Amino acid sequence: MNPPNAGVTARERARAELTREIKEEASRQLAAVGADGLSLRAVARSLGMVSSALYRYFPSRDDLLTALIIDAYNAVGDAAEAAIATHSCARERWVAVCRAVRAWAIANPHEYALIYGSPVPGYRAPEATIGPASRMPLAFVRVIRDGVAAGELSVPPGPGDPGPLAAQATALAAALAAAGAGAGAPGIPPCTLVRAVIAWTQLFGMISFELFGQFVGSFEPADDLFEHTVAQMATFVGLP
Amino acid sequence: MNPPNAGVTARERARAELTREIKEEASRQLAAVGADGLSLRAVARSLGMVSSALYRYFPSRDDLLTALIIDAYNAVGDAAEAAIATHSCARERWVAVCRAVRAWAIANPHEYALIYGSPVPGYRAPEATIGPASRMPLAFVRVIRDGVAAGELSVPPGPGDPGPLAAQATALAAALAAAGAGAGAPGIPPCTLVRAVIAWTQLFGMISFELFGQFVGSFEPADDLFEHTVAQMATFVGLP
DNA sequence: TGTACATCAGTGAACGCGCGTTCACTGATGTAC
DNA sequence: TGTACATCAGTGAACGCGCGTTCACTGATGTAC
Repeated sequence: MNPPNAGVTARERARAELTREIKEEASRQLAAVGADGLSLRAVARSLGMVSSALYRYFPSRDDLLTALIIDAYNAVGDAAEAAIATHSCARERWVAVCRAVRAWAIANPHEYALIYGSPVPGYRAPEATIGPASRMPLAFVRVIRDGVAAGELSVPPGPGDPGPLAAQATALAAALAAAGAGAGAPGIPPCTLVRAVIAWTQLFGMISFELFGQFVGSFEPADDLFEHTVAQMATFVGLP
Repeated sequence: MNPPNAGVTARERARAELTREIKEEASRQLAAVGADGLSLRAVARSLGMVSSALYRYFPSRDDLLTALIIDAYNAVGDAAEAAIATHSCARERWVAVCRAVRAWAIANPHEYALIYGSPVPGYRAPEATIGPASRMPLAFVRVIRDGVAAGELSVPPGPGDPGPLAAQATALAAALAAAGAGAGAPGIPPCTLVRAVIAWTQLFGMISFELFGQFVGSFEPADDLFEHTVAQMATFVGLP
């Protein structure tokens, strides 16, 4: 009878465990001093290790940062995907994903800043971040695609785009497809797709303003503004 | 006959000149290494001075940073206000302000990141930044206020907000006024005001995504998407 | 099952570096009589 | 106009600090026979 971890040595278990603990502690440091202040030595100190020991787990500071970035993208991707699962109606799904992203951002402001704030100077994100980074936007695409397939969206949305705007939208959707980034977009009318992109950037504009302090002294707390905005944008996208 | 600088000593002129040069050089450093990497010593070095000399001009590193932040807010405020002056029609003004803000952001990405990106950890913005920071949003408010006064906006915008949304908007506008941040907003119908806020956050969401690299591999260059979005949002706000 | 060897985790000292800030100082610029 | 004093700009050395990374090492864990 095989134990659950058959074939996994104590060393491997310890290694996985410590890797997790290092990232956890690094994440805590992130919250205290930001990405730029994140220091291998400080992380090691908190873990009761000597700084050079961390090099057994991450070959450099940048690699640790990359691991945190990937984890953050995956966390927001998880949140978005989980939100979809809670509803079947397209509009409810859209709203749920928006709320889930904001809730994650508020709960993890420094992880949010790490991936959606100003880039860390001197740090170049490796290829490995692309996949995790696209999970959240793809969740939105999926909501729209399924909604279109189920006939739940009004297309073109709302009052309908006049000629010039519709032509622009078609060109933009074509450019997106040409860039190979339109995965899952086929089936979505260009006007709808582009409006979804606009609403998507709007969401992050609002969350960033809220988290980065641009609403201090005006819309604070921003809950009501957020709810209203999500409703407006859902309608804007064509969700009934 | 008074020379232009009557009463201004050579010392005062030299001081003003050097203060300007220090900020200029600091701004260059900002572009190279980001706000966190900004170092008094490096600035002094580039200016051929000894680091301690800078303390005659800025009492600490944070004060230099504050000066840069204020300059950045004023620069974007200048750009927005100048854009208004180029048109008289409300919609054209709105579009012009959006374009001006984006153009400034693209030309000064690190100043943009400094004021609209993730906050610098450990740095607390002093009161003196509030005034300059509000110039740009007030420019948008002015465009809307003048447009409403001239009867150029359709109110409620577009299809008109259904009851619940209109009620939410009224409450939000009231909250804004109660916070004392609604300067210049009187005269603007709540639905319009709130839609303008949404469009405003949308603008910054899109600019941030463009500058911070979220569009890499999809909408790049983002010019067409930007133009389309500005047009959509102008209509959303109720500009004809 | 027991032993010999290889692999790996963690240590502690050291490297070279740049930082913000303080301080006593020199010499130039401004001011009052 | 000239002199005596006050103000200010810039110097250079020093303080104490924390950082990322390397390296030779000890001791524990795993593997092959």
